[in-house]
Amino acid sequence: MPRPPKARDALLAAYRDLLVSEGERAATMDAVAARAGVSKGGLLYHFKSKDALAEALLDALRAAAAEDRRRMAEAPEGPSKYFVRTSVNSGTDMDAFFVAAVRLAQAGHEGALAALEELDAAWLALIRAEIEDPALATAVMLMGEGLYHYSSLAGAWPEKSFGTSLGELLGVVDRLRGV
Amino acid sequence: MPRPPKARDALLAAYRDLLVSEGERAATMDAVAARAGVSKGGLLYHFKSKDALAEALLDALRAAAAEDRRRMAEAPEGPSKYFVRTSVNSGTDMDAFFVAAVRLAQAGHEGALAALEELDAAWLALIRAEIEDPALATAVMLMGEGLYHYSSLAGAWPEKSFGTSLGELLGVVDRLRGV
DNA sequence: ATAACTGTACCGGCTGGACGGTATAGATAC
DNA sequence: GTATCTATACCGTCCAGCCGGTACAGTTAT
Repeated sequence: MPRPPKARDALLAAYRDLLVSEGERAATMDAVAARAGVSKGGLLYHFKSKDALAEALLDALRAAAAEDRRRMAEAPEGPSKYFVRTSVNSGTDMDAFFVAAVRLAQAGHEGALAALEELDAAWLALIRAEIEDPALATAVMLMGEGLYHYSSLAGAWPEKSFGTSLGELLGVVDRLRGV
Repeated sequence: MPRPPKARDALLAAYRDLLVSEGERAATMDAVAARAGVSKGGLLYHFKSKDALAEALLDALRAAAAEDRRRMAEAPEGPSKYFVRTSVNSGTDMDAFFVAAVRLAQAGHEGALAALEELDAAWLALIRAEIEDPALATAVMLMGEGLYHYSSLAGAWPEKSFGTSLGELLGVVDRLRGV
């Protein structure tokens, strides 16, 4: 048996992290290989083009998101609070892959746009299962999106500049559910 | 009197529109000049570097945002509903400049990040003037950010995929105000 | 008045470097 | 004996920034 490929995962993670922390422009082939500690030849061995790298990243996002949806559906606090709570960038794989895909989408990558729309539709469906009123469900969804937007820009939830803790925001979700 | 520079405005608008519709990567000096119908040399005459172009764009954003805040503070419907209503990309100068700045921030431009944080703080302050509860105010703010996030990706508010109209969302804001 | 000069607005070609991708020769683990 | 890499050289393209030049409006000296 040939030895298992460990460079592939390292390359994907390096690409993802570069997208998140430095932006699409800085995520060059050379930079990805260097960050992963892999030679450029090694990169091209696993991913024949830069777009192949992007496609693999979107596949990983879809897999991580499917896993996350299972947890969301079974969360004791309910899907809505789970969604809002995990919308602040908490450092999970999902978070990083999601933000990376946003970077790609903003750079004009059509596949990334489609993948993100898929994800949003699935999330909204889970929230609707708990909150029947469509407008309220959408409002909760948008709160989560806003949090993602924020932490994808600043790197974290800037609690101090808002003066509102995540816990208090979850309280708002409760109030919305009860309205 | 020297003849007035008309290329400068055209260049800024071209840069902004390219950032919004094609992404940061596509907004090259050549592309900006071509879109504005100006030569490369003409561009460099008005903006000595690409970063100077970005700085000018952020200045224009701040100006447009200050103007928008005046309207927001005086809106008969109240600042909160005004904010949410105008968070869907409606094609104003503010919207375009804002989305352009988001693109820059996501590409790692520090000045853009600072400008956006400034804007958000000012918006939140206006919302707080109407909605005293900090958590509720933040929730409204995040709804608006989520909408911006959405329309900056997809280009418009995807009402059909959400199944919720903007009017219904404004209804949620009313309910939040009354809670 | 008009020639000479000045500053602003703009043109378009060029260069050096970075980037995506190719190619190839070999090393290492299983 | 092959899948998984390393190392390095190379090519064509694209891009940011630079530079010499043009056009023209207004100013100054004569």
